Amino acid sequence: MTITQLQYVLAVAEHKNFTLAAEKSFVTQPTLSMQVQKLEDELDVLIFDRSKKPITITEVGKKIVDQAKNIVAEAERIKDIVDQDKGYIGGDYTLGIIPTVMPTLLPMFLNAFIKKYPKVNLIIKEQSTKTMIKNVMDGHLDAGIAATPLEIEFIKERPLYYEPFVGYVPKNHRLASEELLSTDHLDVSDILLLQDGHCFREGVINLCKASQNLRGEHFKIESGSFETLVSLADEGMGMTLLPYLNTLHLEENKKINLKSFQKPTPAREISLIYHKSELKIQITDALREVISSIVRGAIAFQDVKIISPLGKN
Amino acid sequence: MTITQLQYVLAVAEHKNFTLAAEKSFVTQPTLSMQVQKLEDELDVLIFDRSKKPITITEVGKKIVDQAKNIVAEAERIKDIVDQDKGYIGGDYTLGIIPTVMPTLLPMFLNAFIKKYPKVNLIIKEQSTKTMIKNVMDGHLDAGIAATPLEIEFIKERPLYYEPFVGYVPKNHRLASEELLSTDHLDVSDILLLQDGHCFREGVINLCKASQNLRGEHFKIESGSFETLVSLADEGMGMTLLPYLNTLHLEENKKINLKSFQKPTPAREISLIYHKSELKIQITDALREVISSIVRGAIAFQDVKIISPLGKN
DNA sequence: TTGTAGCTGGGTAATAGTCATTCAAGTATA
DNA sequence: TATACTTGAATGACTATTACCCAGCTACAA
Repeated sequence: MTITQLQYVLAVAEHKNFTLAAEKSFVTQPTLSMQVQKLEDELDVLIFDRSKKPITITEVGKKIVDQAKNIVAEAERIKDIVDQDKGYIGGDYTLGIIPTVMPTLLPMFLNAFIKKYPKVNLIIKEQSTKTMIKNVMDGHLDAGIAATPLEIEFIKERPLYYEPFVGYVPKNHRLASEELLSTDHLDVSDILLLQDGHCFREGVINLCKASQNLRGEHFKIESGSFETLVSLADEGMGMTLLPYLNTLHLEENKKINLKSFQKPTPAREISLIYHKSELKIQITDALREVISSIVRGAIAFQDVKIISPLGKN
Repeated sequence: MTITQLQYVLAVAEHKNFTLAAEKSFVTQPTLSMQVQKLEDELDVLIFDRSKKPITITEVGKKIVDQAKNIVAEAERIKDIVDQDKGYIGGDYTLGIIPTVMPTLLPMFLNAFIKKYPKVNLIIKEQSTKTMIKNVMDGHLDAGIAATPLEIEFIKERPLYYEPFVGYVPKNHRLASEELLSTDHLDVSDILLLQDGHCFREGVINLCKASQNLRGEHFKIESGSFETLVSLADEGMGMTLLPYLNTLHLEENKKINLKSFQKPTPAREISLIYHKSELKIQITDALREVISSIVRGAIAFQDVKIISPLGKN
């Protein structure tokens, strides 16, 4: 049994296809086939059922694949140990970011990070919290930036910052005269929401639920960008809520429509999430340090109340 | 990096000697040297400092060795998974037993076990609890039978049976007239003890301590076997304590000197101990099942009070 | 000096890899 | 229903690599 064989097995398990798995492993299909077979011979079990299409994994196979994941991850860790010892921070690092954070946060820290750690090859992927969790679990992402708390087994959360919710209330709205917003004012049927799948949407809904103002779910209009929501609000379609960082880039004539909440300000917790096994932890720590230090300047810490990003499902 | 290379590194780390490590790994010394070097080259660190004699492990080396142990153990587990799936119970299994249990317990279960699981190659080693713990930790023993509770991190304890202490009180002893012994009667200066290193000795001392009858530590005579202790007692050198199973094989004319304790009977807990990683767990479970079922017939469960086997150190 | 212990060099056998081909199963076409 | 067509894994022949052995060298301590 070799680590290579285990890696091949993992590739096949992932892609359910020998040819594709071979490509991803940068070898030819016969090579990969042979090695998988050799492992199966050595253990004297069938890991894959090749008679079905697409191929399936046998019962033992599943256990073996799980264990193989362990072993391969632990083996990778050795390189980590050496890197850490040398104080070397470099190599590929894949980071997921949720859509509502991406456009505001990324420009803030990206430059500083690649300047400070030029040997790290950052690969950034925008994706939903759900996909991100899956990818962190199976190692396709080294870390992710998402709204927390998620409290998922095998995943660690390290808060980066707390981002207050800010109301965007156009002139003619019933709340336009209020000085500060209160969650009691909110009515979910009146708030323009992001599309399904965005966790900020869930956050807003949870916020409204908290004040029991949920009057049936006849949300009228939904969009994928805050820009659209603001425009719709200006058109008199209702109010909307924005994460604080998204309010910084608004045009001056729109900023006057912004309203803060009374304290404790409802806020979302944005965290770096990564697998408990702490692979590439030195890069993760470096990243956390850079982001925290930068955001510290942008958001004054105050009396906040964290709103959960989780939906009913 | 291959699993073989890691195994070689572990062998060198253990024996602090390339030649010996090579022998134990069933390869020649140059072969092993080369593979270790290759790994060092790949990781670009020195794992061993060959300039010192005996060779030492570098700082990074220690971390690498620890991680290598993980990886190799996890890799072995794969075979375990397969065996478990097939319901196959076989292969080498190394078991440690403490000296005071060995001669009585081993003959009771050995035959039954090898008959029931003929494919398991049992390798039994008599050793002190201290050595046993070390060996279970580093994988040289698959399990051990010892007096518990030990409560050691990374080691699991599964009790097999509770073995009462029985007094051996010769005719002219001050306690000879008592019907049942009480811990209050005991005086450690009057009790013949096993040599240092036996955990049963510690158990007896703890038992006496419990009744605060420790009048200074002027133990006169110490021996390595219960047989000697009994003979010495017959010679009027004092009384002694035996584990229940050791009383079964006494000659009839000596059995009349045996005295039980009042309930709750002081007893030692004998457990199967093994590493938390649960390697070869199916064999361990099989062993536990066989021993428990056999001992159940020999020792009637009663109202017992467990005496700790641990000394001051 | 001798013994101990690791490294080096040359040769061999095992094996991980390649390419080209074959085989099996499903799918479309006549 | 038979026929070709496509997809995806297995097989065979060959090559490159490498893990291994043996013999000998070197460094060092007793």
